[in-house]
Amino acid sequence: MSKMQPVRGTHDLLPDEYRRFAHVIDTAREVARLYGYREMATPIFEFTELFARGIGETTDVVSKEMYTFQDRGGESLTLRPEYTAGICRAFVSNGELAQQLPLKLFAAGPMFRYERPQKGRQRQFHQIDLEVLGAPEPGADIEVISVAADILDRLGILGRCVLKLNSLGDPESRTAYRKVLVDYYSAHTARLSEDSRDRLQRNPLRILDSKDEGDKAINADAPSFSDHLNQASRDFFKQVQDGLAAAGVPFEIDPALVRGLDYYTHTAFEFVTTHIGAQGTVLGGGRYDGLIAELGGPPTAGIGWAGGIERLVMLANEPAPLPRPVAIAPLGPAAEAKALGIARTLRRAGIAVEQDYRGNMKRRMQRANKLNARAAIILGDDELAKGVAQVKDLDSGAQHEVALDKLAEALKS
RNA sequence: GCGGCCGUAGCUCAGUUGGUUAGAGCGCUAGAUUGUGAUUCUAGAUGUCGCCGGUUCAAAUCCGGUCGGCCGCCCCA
Repeated sequence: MSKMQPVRGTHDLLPDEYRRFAHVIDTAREVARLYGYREMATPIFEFTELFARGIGETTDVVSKEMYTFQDRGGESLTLRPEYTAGICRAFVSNGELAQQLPLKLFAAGPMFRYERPQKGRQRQFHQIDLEVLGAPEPGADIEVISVAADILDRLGILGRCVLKLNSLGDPESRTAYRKVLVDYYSAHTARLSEDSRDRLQRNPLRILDSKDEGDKAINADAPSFSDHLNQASRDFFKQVQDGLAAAGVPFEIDPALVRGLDYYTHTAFEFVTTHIGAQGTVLGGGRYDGLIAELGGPPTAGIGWAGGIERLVMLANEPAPLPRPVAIAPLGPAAEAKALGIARTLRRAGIAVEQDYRGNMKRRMQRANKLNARAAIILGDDELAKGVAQVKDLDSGAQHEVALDKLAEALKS
């Protein structure tokens, strides 16, 4: 670490990049607001047990990717690897929230996963997150997906994404299907890839979207989930599909879409793109009706999604340019003092004003240019005596005299 | 965790089969101007060649290790 590097898998968000980052969050926040979602935040670390119980002990996220440490009091804490568990915990911790159902929430913040870094996959990364608690109806699924589609649309990403949709069924369907699948693959275990043999133990549904050619051949004849959904699950999935069609959100059914976190039931979905390499999932989520009860809360349905901000930034259009400032260029101590007051008056009128801390005329004009100022206010002793300033339009080069008390008016817009 | 590619000024990159003071463009700084920027001209500075060690008379160049980035797998957002 001789040359001061950031920790592996972390990076600094410098001002130019941060603007694009904030643009994604601001856009998401605004769209969420239109749908009636309220923003909140939870701590970035929680008791380790929360994630172990909520996400599932055998998932990759919990078993090998968490930043877990003991604090000075001996508690085992973990930097959150995702947002949903923390939000559900907050729901259980704060009884008042149970009186506000359905609870529609938006959140954004950093997440931590110990993974091999790559573009679009950092150890500290950031997500926007949307959740609805206390709504078992398919209408919530439809709404939550619509919000996501609208956010992606505003960011200029929707056209380069495909929405993939699947149903994992209710717990009854899921366990039944899981058993059928395990039986099927167990009969072919000799021909399965090593990865998939492992998956057979931990999460057999995952074998369905294996990229291994041998596995794909076996998958071709694998029993399909849709044939094993019970009537209730089937009806639910149908309603979600019909609702999305009615809302005008295009989607594709992907029977191989399985999410890696244990808590999902019924609807699972992902917006994926082929434009940013292997880390193609830009936003994904699903329904988790059993999670809150699992955490010891009152049985409460839940559905939501998370979107990777870094991945969204790579695809999003540029944020609108900032309003250009005006630069004030005083010459001499008297003018410099006077400029302080003028600058403040203009700022209070809503005009962005840049005032250099030092420098002669040339330097101040150069700075004004670098700051992309639209105009310069030139204030020397001559102007001071007359109660005026020279206002120079930096695009046209035109310059004219303006009375000091008319400056705000002259520089409006 | 597995396999592979890469690491030279602030940025994008050159750098012959190891050979003397390591280069270009952009950017940066200063001057051409006494109260006027961006354009133009001139001059200047860029740097532990990621880091540590090894081979060699000699390493940016070859070898090993390490740190970091990237690609694929795994997994996920």
